[in-house]
Amino acid sequence: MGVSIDDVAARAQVSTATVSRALRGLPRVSEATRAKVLAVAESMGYVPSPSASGLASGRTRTVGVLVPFVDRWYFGHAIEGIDQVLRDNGYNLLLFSLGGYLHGQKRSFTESMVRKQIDGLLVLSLGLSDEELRQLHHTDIPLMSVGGPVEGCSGVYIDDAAAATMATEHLIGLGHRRIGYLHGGVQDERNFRVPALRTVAFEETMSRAGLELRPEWMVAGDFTVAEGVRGAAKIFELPGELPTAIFCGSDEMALGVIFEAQRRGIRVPEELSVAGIDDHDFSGPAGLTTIAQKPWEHGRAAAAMVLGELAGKKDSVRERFMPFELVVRQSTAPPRTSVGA
Amino acid sequence: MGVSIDDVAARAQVSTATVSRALRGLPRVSEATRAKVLAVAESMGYVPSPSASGLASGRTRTVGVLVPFVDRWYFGHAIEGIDQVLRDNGYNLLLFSLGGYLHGQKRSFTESMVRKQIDGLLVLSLGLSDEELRQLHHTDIPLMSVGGPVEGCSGVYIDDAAAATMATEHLIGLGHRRIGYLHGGVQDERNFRVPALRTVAFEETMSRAGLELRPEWMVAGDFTVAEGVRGAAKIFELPGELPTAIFCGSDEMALGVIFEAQRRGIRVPEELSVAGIDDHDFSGPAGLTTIAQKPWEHGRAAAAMVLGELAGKKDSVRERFMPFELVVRQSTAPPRTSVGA
DNA sequence: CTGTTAGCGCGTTCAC
DNA sequence: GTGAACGCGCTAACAG
Repeated sequence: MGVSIDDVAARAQVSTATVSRALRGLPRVSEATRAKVLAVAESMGYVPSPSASGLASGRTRTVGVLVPFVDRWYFGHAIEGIDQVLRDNGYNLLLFSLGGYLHGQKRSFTESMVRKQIDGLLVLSLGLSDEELRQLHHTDIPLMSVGGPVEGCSGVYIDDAAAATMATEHLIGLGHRRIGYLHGGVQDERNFRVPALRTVAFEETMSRAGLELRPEWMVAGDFTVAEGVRGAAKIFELPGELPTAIFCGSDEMALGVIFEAQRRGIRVPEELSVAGIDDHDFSGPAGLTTIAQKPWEHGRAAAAMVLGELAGKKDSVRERFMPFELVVRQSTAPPRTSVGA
Repeated sequence: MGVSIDDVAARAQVSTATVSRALRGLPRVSEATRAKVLAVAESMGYVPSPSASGLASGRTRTVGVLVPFVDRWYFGHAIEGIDQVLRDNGYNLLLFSLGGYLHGQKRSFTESMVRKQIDGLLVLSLGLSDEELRQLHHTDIPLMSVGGPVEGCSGVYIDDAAAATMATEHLIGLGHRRIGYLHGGVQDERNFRVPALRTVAFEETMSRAGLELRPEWMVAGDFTVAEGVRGAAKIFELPGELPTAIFCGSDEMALGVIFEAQRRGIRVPEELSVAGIDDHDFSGPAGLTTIAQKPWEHGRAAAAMVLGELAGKKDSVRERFMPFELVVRQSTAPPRTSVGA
């Protein structure tokens, strides 16, 4: 069924080795023969077998992408960026989704899945266990994290502490003193430190400004809209005075807060300012103030680095902070000058 | 570096053939030897080489997934579902994203990418050209579409016409007579017929109810929030009376309409009812009335079918309509009884 | 510049 | 129930 390299060789009246060189653009082939081989291969509809060349060369021209979810804003966009540069360089993308941050056992991917199957691995916002890291490093394939730091390997991401600090300071700068916080990280995420980085930054910035951290105004979520709604409801139902602003660890949660506020007739930003991190596709249309980051650029950068490493350039893979910026829209404003109190 | 099947064979004092059978659970191996082989393989950390077994067997245990985008609601969720069943069955998922519905040239994937690389292919909401279909069918690998019909091959999706009809009738049933429509399909999507199916259904339902189709109230978008905002603005800026309801081809667009309405102080649903299709993650929190569909179930079903086909069950791959349902929330209500007019 | 020759690691008849 | 041997299609030295 499939026409092989030998068929092409026979028809072009050259050896298989020559066909191989010609097709791969290697030197040591005269332009005449190369042209001829190309023509014959084309006419015969020849397509090389990845399995065969993989076996022979030891390289699969495929890089793996390990993600906790594919159906979430950050990951979908990051994958898109990765796919672009991979495809542009003739590499394939093998996707491994965990379908959620799993706990314990089911994560035995490393040893069996990675092996001999991919030339490099991109780990998206996933904390790997020490054991998993050990296995991965043991296989000597280039490894990079995207979206957050992973102990022991380079990565591409924003400075989450700085980003959270910037958002918090924006709120404080507007005059807010009673600020709530919806953070991610409610579940087992292993060594994935992004949620913690943002939380610590928020707390430190508040302290530095001499503002009080009210535990009941700091609620955990999982970065989704649904959790934003839940978290907001939890805070809104508290007795006593409400915060005048809420900072959220993700735009999805921030949008959830806005939806819930609307439902309860709490006006944003007049009565409540809301800020997030991401610049989700919905944020512009919804008028959400946020710290913008570009996951697709993270993906492109990371993919380019592993490809560089695979191409032989040593130390292509290294830590890299990506840019982020405060985008002020309509969800934040100075607090109403409290009249009654 | 890698321990091969021969190493295991030597250590277990059996032949490579026996190791192969034992590891793959084939018959003709005594339980004693099987246990021994398994133990040895385990202790040596043996992992079979996909390239080698692929070359030898002609099967790669990998299925390809072709998508226009990975960073859009429907696709992300569908991929998640596909990944689940693939992984549960020991198959890999090779992702091919077009990064948008491309026009013409750059879509020469079929011939070169698919070949010898995957055992089956899932095409997500993508119209293939006749040439592409021809090539794909020529390779004899199982092929299925997900999310919309593709001429010449089976698929898994909802009855889009029925869904659009249901939404339109919901609006009409509430008493609306001036209904606008934001549809997808502004770009070149080849033979991908979903946008057209929904549009025709809307038009027919309106006509059947004796309602007028106002061309200026039917604007095209690309299924995104941003386009929803744009489309809504276009309609809102029209001179004369506004529609009392707008039906959107996707929830993202519907949410965009709601955002834009809010910005202009147009109250939803009092002054404007809005309905969509999808049941996007944001729809519940935002209170959007919609026709709900479950893309992850589509993905699971489609993946199961190609796997069935690969497992030898003939005709596993066939047309399949998935369920959908009207979910009424707070974005739709009867129109205000027009006082002035 | 080009051809020859080994494997790469595993599946798969066949004999035994 | 088990083993020997060949071949999958291609790359990678070496020769020439």
